[in-house]
Amino acid sequence: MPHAPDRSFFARAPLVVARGLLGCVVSARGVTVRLTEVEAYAGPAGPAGTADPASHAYRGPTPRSSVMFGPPGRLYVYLVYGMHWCANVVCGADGEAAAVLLRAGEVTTGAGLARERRPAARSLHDLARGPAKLAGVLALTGADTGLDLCAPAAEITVLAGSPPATDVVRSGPRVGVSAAGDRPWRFWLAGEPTVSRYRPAGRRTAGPVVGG
DNA sequence: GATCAGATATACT
DNA sequence: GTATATCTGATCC
Repeated sequence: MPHAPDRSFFARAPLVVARGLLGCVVSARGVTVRLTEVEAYAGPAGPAGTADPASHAYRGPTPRSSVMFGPPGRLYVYLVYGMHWCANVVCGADGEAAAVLLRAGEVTTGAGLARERRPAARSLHDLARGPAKLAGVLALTGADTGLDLCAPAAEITVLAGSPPATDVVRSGPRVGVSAAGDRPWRFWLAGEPTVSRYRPAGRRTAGPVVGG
C-alpha cells in the first residue's frame, strides 16, 4: 500500500503525478471519488520547443493562472465555456507551473449528495464522467483555487486507493486540446465505465449567422 | 451516435 | 473591442 500523496508526491513531474493519481481517491464535502482519468499539463519552462502550448501557464503567470506558479499540491479551479468548473492539482517543483487535470472518476461514497449536485446525471457512472462533472460532485469552484491539499486538516484531500494494475493504465491524446493535441498526456484506467468518451478538439462554436 | 446551443471570465488586440 | 475556451446537456436521428 503506497503512502498517501503528500507534498513530495505532487512535486514530481506532471506525467508521473498523473499516472500516480489514477486509483487515488479525492474527498471533498461529503463525496469521495476514485480517479479513473487525468491529464498532464507541463509548465512553460524547459528546452525550446518543449513547452506546453495547451497549458494556461504557457504564456507566463496571469491573474488566473498564478496559482500554478506556486508550490505543488494546491488546487487550480477555473471556469471554462462560461459555465463549467474544472479542477487541476498543481504539480512539479515550486514555480514550474505544471498541473494535472482531474478528468473523471467513480463516486465511491456520498452518491446521494452527488446526485443532488448533478441532477442531470443519468446513471451512477455518469456522476463524475468528465472534468466539470467531477468538479460538480465535489462542489469545487474557483473559490477553492489555492486550497492546499497537503495541509494537515485540508478540507479537500487526496489519498491513495488500491493502486491499479499496470496493465490497465492507458494513455492517449488529451481531450479538447487543439494545441499539442498529439501528446499522449491523458491517462485512464481501461475498462472503467466512468472514463469519459474521447473527443478530439473540434468545433467549438456554431459561428456567426451567415447569409440572411 | 452525432450535432448543436449555451453564458461569461479571460487574455489578447 | 473581440475571440477563445482543459465542456455539458438536450435534442435529433
